[in-house]
Amino acid sequence: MQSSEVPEVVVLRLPLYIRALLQLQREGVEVVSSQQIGERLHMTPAQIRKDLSYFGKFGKQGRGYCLRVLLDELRDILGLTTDWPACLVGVGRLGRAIINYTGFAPEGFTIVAAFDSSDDQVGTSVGEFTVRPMRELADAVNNMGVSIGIVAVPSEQAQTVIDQLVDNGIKGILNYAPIAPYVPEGIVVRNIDPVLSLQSMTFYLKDK
Amino acid sequence: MQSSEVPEVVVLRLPLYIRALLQLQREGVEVVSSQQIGERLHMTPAQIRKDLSYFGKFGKQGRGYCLRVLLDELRDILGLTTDWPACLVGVGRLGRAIINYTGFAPEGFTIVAAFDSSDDQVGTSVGEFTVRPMRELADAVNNMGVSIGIVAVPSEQAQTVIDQLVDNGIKGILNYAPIAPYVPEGIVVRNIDPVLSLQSMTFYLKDK
DNA sequence: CAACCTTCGTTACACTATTCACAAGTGGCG
DNA sequence: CGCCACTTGTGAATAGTGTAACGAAGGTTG
Repeated sequence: MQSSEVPEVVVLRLPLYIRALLQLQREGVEVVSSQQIGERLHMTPAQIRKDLSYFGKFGKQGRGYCLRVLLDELRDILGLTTDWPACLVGVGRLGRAIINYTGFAPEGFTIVAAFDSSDDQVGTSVGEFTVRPMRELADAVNNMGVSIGIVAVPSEQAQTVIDQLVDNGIKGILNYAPIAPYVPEGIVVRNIDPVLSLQSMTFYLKDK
Repeated sequence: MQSSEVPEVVVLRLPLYIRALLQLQREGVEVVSSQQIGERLHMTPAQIRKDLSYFGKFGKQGRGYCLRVLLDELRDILGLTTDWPACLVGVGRLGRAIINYTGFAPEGFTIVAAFDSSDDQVGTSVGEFTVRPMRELADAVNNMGVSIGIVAVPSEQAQTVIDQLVDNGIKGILNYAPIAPYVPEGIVVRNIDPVLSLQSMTFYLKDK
């Protein structure tokens, strides 16, 4: 169960399994096979079984997995049994859209504070938040239990902001800026970059 | 230069190289080595050279790459020398944010029409667009040269909408809905799913 | 112009990931 | 109770990716 022994690709797929299980659960399924999960996600059953085997044995031969148990196990493995308060940096157009996005909270990711590096924004109201200056970051980390930072600043400022987040004890960064950020060992970064997705898509669309 | 011979991972990295080159170009660099590109992106020079070798020989030994030439070549490989009009489906909160997002247009991805499957939305104004009904999709594809669809509808409707897009001749889909869509062979899908990113991140953040 | 430093393109290798295939176990049914 | 249909977990086979190493060539310098 050492993180270092589990390939990252496997960890990246676990949330997909949770998704599929939730969907099946809503349909009233109680016992589920790797085959069924695979169909939902367009993956081979073997891959799902192999992935799960990194963490233990959750199924019964001849039968499958008890959906509720597997779901709980996966949530436990991923650390999704508790909420994860997060802070947002950057309250421009994108930042505001992120604050208003209703998809995070139901999954336990709640934005609890909004920061901005520009003095113009500090003190203004965005949704239910009063925008705070970067120097108050430590407060969010120490007093609000924040360990995730969401970065929605222009690309020129992104690396600086990320450095500040890391210096203040943030451990995970969801980065919306179109850069390849540098972070020290032990900090987890996930980039959201729809433009990159489109730019690689066109390779397959051209000459058609 | 057969698409099928180039691994997809390689194609996914090409836009990163373009990014790095643009950044270096703004700094006045004219000749660039795989080493320099690698530093920007935190990748090994060997990987960059290997990736490029799938498409040809663009560099000079002992010297590096002429930045401008390499940039043009990469854009050409990815099909980024022309604009890619796209249509949006779903003008809820997320869809509106996407319409207002200023990051697409400078890269040649312009939203030229907005659709919605709900009758309530059809006919309303969103930004500069009048929301159109799904049945007019074919018009966008045939008369506006649209081959990319951006999906921003609730997850329950996403698969249906994607099917409709495909039926009407859309070849590439940027999907913001939290599902694993099914599409026929030859259709390219890219999923944007920040929740998945967060859910895999917490695996590394728990017990710290 | 020779020695030297640089960097590409490519081949060989090490590593990672996926799929296959099967023994072992489960439950149902005649 | 024995047989059959099913499905897990896993070791072995296959496929795919990334890195290292090196020959070949460009450019610079004394």
